[in-house]
Amino acid sequence: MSQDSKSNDIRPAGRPKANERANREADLLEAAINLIADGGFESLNLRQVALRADVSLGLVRHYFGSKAGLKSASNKAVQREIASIFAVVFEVNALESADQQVEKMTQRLIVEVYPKIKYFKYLGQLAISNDKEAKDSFEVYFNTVKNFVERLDVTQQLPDGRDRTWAIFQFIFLQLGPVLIEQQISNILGRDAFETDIIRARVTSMSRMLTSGLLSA
Amino acid sequence: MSQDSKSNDIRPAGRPKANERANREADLLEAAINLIADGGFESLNLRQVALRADVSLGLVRHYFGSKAGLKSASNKAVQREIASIFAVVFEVNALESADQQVEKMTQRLIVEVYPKIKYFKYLGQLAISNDKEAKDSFEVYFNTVKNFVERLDVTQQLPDGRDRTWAIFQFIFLQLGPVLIEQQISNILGRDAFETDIIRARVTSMSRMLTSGLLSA
DNA sequence: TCAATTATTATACAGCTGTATAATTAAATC
DNA sequence: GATTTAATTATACAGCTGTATAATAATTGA
Repeated sequence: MSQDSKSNDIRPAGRPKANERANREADLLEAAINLIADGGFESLNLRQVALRADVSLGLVRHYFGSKAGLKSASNKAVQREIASIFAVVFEVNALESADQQVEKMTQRLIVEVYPKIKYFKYLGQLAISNDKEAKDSFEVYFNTVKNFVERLDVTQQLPDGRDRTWAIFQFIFLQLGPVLIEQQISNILGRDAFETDIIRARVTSMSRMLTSGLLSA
Repeated sequence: MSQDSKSNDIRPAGRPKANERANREADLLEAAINLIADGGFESLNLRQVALRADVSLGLVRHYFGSKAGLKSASNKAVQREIASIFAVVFEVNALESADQQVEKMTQRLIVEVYPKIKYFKYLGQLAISNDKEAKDSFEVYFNTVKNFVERLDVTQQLPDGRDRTWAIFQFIFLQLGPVLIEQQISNILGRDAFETDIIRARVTSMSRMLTSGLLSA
């Protein structure tokens, strides 16, 4: 009946006994990250977070002080996750051609990123958000991609005269677009946009796009 | 002092005299479209809309019935605008090569679309929104792009074996990405992302991306 | 052992937001 | 010219949301 295995019995007020203790702070953080990843920052609702974490509203204040505090903590947690994912995905082997590097990068994307898709969705929400923290997080992301493109560059594969900054942004559009308009993609395909074979087709297509464009063979 | 030329003197209740009549319905609609384009649907606030249109809150109900009614009317107005823009931008001349068509299309984008950038921002908000109307609007947009790609196809320029659906989506990512993460782009460039020369650089870069990829020369 | 601290729920509250209704004034209609 | 209708502001209200405070129960530590 109930979709989750959450207990419906109300917990009494007061510190729980040692043997039935849980990490409610972590539960709250995870709930917040999931809700933000799916619904964005605007629609984040503390009562919903508490419900999803199966704790009372008051604990949000206890552990995070305020809504802003919870968002901050979520941002930091996600930034750590993203950094560790990209450390793997954007690894560059200077001996290979840019085409090969891109090919490898996209393969790693499929393997490494999509089990952790929620962090990518969250990154998308950061990208379309306007506050200071979102700006800082996005800058970190931008610089990571920039670094990747520049290291490709060292292999002398990127044509001169191409606008580097826009190349980086286009890469970002292709990465974040799918997580941002996930719902519409699923509607049009008639299937969940993040099923493995669909991701595979998309990332393969992206790789070709990067190496040879939409039109050329 | 006041950024707009809006009168600060309060209007009295009651129907205005014929000589001082205005189209308040249109004012409300325009205010709503602007606010949605900049802030999305989630943060749409009827009192803000009324303030921006320089009318009282009650008029929203009078003309549009409810918040949903106002959104609906905005959606319809924007869909009409977008359709008329795309009728021009996606015109195809079957005698030219796909490369040439894309080149022309991007030139038209610069000229036709960016004076009407707000409708594009609104389209972006529709794309990341989840309700039924947004879904329908996005489908219309998707089919317009699809139609363009298919007509390019008739000129026999698109390589076989390339996944058509993802090609369409990638085109969409490149079009909507910039309006969705406008703020971050402006932050990183240190300038407004929609100044003419910046748009020109971006669209040029997009055109090259479409015709020959990010890496090849 | 008993006071302080920690983990937890419960309740209260004030501000914002969409909606509903009333009041006001001018035009339109008959 | 009287009544209805249209355009407009004003006021009221209920529900939601973040925040604040109080209450409760267990652990920790002096």
